[in-house]
Amino acid sequence: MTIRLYDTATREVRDFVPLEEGKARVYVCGLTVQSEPHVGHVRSGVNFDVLQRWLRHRGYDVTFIRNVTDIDDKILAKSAAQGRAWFNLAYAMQRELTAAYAALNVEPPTYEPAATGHVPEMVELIGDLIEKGHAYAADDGSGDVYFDVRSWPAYGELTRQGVDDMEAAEDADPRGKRDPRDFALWKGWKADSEPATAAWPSPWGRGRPGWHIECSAMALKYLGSAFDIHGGGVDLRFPHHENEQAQSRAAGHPFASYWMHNAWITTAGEKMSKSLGNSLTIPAVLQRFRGIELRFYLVSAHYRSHVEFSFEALEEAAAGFRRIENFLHRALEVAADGPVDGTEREADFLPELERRFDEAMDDDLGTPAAIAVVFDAIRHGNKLLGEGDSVALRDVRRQVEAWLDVLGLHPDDPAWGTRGAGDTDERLTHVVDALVGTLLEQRAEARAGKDFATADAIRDRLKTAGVEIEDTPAGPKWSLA
RNA sequence: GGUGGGUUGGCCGAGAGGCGAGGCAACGGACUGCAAAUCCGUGUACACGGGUUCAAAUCCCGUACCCACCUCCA
Repeated sequence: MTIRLYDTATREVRDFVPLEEGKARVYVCGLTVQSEPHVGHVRSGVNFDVLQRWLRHRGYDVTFIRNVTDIDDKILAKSAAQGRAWFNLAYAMQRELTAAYAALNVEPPTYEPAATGHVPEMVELIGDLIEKGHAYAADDGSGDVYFDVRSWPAYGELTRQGVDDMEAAEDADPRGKRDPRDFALWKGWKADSEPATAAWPSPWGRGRPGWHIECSAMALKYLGSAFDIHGGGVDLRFPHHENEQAQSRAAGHPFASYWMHNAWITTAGEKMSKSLGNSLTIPAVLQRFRGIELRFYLVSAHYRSHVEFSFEALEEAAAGFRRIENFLHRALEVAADGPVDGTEREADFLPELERRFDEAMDDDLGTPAAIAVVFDAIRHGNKLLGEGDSVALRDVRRQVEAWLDVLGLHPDDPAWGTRGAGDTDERLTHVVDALVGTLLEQRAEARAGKDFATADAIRDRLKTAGVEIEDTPAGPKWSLA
């Protein structure tokens, strides 16, 4: 079985053949840490986390690098506007981002390099490009260095665009460029408007890196001259990825074999970055939904499909996810690990479901189809539940748990954490359990005497208090509404 | 102007020539004192107009609308 992935460069789903057998080297463009992360930002994190997990599941030794861009025009502009140091803003936002990823159970990458920590590598790479005749220092005294687009005939290959067909940016400052499409590798320090802390020494004078060069430098450093997969959001295809590829290849590196791009999340038909200030930041969404529910919502859609975000859709997804959790809880109660005292029947439908799940995931990470398989298994499992403990039920439960694990959606994954509740929470549960237990005894007496009015009144009162009662074959159960 | 993508039932969201993915909601049935949960069942969905084919949501041509990128962007 091979994993097949959609490669943006060739615009087709291709068998994944790593450069080195059994290893997968992946680079994903992380974020520019300039504002609080919103739902759109973390989609990329979640999507590529699924890729990472699936590759591992399939036995690959994965090296996964996801960078952080911690210096750029926007960071400088925003920090100046907020009256704080740029490095303070970047660091604060990076911490927010890390918290957001953690809240969504996005596994940390192998390493998370920051642009500011790799200036020497970038300077070296720019030097190579100048030497090879693909870059030049502007002669306007700005200290800028540009990539010479005309010197690289393959320019535009990733996004299939001809240089001459490109619209030159109207707002771009031509400065010392030979061609308006040339892009900055190095930006000279503007001593009058930029902080001295945002400038590093280089052969072309003090300055800071251009946006694209950092990813080339860091990918080459940690993954090598050639590596397997390069990922990011669709918007990065051009110019960012096109430029990354051009400058890396022009410097003599084969660079990435596969390019993967996740689609957008919009709200009200608009890109999130444009539309909303703060209602869709991760902390804001997490006040209304659990991280696991948000992750389920994101994973339910294919990574290359556009998603129109709405809280209604998120609520629906959460309702669906609770069906999964319900099954797991009940299955664990009925069929905990240990000797089976029920039937020894095997779950004969499982192999077929397993096959379908693997096939779905192998086919360009088909998470929607994979989740459909999980629901199919749960329907079977629920039927088994009605029959009590059995080998089959345990098999289904374990399989569902394994699937959820690989999707990063296992409710019991310690990564979801108790978020500070801990002890107090547990003690409160005991208290409530005892109090509710007393009322349930009264209700049981009333029911035994066919006094349903009293029984229902007790249930209603509990419900008003936020406790829901459910009668099961094993007796009444309570849960928080 | 160039490049890429989209339009699927009440809603979300898969699929990519034949067999109704899945979820949410709704309705009917089973179970229940009633609920809840669960199971069983219920839907003539593929933007529009042509065409190809024994067969089209899927392929081709055209039309409409939407979105993204073209040097700030997940």
